[in-house]
Amino acid sequence: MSKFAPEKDGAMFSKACEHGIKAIVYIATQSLEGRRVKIGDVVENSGSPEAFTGKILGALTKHNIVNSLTGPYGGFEIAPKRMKEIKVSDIVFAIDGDSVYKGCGLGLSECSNTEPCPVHSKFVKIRNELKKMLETTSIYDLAVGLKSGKTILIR
Amino acid sequence: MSKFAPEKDGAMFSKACEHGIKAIVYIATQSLEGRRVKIGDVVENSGSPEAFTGKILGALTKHNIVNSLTGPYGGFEIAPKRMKEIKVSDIVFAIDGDSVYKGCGLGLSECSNTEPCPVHSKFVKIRNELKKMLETTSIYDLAVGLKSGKTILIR
DNA sequence: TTATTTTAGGACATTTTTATCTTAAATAAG
DNA sequence: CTTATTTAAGATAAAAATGTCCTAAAATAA
Repeated sequence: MSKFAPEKDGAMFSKACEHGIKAIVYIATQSLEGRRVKIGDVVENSGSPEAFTGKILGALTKHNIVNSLTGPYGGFEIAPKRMKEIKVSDIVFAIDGDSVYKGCGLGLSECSNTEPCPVHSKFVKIRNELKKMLETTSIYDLAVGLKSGKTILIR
Repeated sequence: MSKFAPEKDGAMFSKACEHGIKAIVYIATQSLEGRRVKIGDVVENSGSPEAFTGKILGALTKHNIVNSLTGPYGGFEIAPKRMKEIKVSDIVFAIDGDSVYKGCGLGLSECSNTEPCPVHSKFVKIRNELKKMLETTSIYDLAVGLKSGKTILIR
C-alpha cells in the first residue's frame, strides 16, 4: 500500500551497516574458538552478498575493528580482548558515520534545542536511548549469544 | 570518511515521510487560522520540493489525513478536530507503511522473540518507545509549537 | 623464484529512492 | 459554456544506495 520507499523496511541502519554487524559478529564467534575465517565462510554464515561484504570488511579493517591477513591461511579475525572493547556503535560509526548522533528527525540541516524542528525534543530522547544502547552493546555480547544458539544471523 | 551510504543522515523516516510531516504540520497551522493553502504556499514554508510534495499530499489525502479541493480557491486543509486525532504515526504509516513496527534491526526477513537476531531484544525496546512516541504525538501538538514560533520547518 | 591463495580496491551495473515534467480532471467564476 | 486555477496522477529523469566484476597486491609455501 505504501507508494513511497516501498522497500524501506524500517531500518535504522543502512544495508551496509547491517551486513557489517552480521559479518563482525560471525567472525567474532569463530575467533572465540581460534578460527580465522575467509570471506566465503563469512557470507555463507551471515547471508550477505560476498563482494559487498568484502568492501565493508575492508573499511572495518581500516578502522581497526577487525584484523585481516592476505594470502593462504589468511582471512579475518578479532582478538577476544578487542571484542569486549568494540561496541556496535563503533561499527555503525565506521560505516554510516556520525549520522545516528546528529541527524534531525525531519531532515533539517541543523536542528537544536534553541532552534528545534517540530519533533526535535521527542526525537532526541529516543535517539539518545538508541545511542546509549549501541554504545553499551559489545561485539563479545552478541557473539556469545550467537555461539550459544540463542540468536541467529540468517532467515 | 564513511564510504557507504554517504548521504544517509541517520534518518529514521524516508525523505517522503519527512516532507509529508512538514507539509501536514504547516497546513495544520494555517487551518487553525481558517486558511486553506495551495501547494506552492506549502513548499515555500516547508522547504520541500513541490512536485514530490504534491505526490505525497495526494497519498495523504487518500488516507484522509488531509482534505484537498481542486480548482480556484482550492488547496489543502485539515479540520481542527481531525488535527487532534491524527498522530505522527498515521503519516508514517501512510507513507512508509508498517515498517517501523515490524523491521528487524539486522534486516532479517523474520525476527522474533523465539528466533531473534543478535540485536533483537535491545532493538525492540527502542523501537517500541519510538512507536509509542509517534502514536502519542498529534498534528495539533506540532502545529501549535510551530505557530507559536517555538519550532521551525526550514533550515 | 614461481605458483597459489586470499584480501584490497577501482570500475562498472543494478535497484531503490527521490524528484521533475506533462497532461488530465475537477471546480469555480464570469 | 468557456476560461482560469488548482490538485491528481502517469511517465520520465536524476541521484543515491546496493551490489558485482575484475585486476592488483600481499602473503605463503614449495
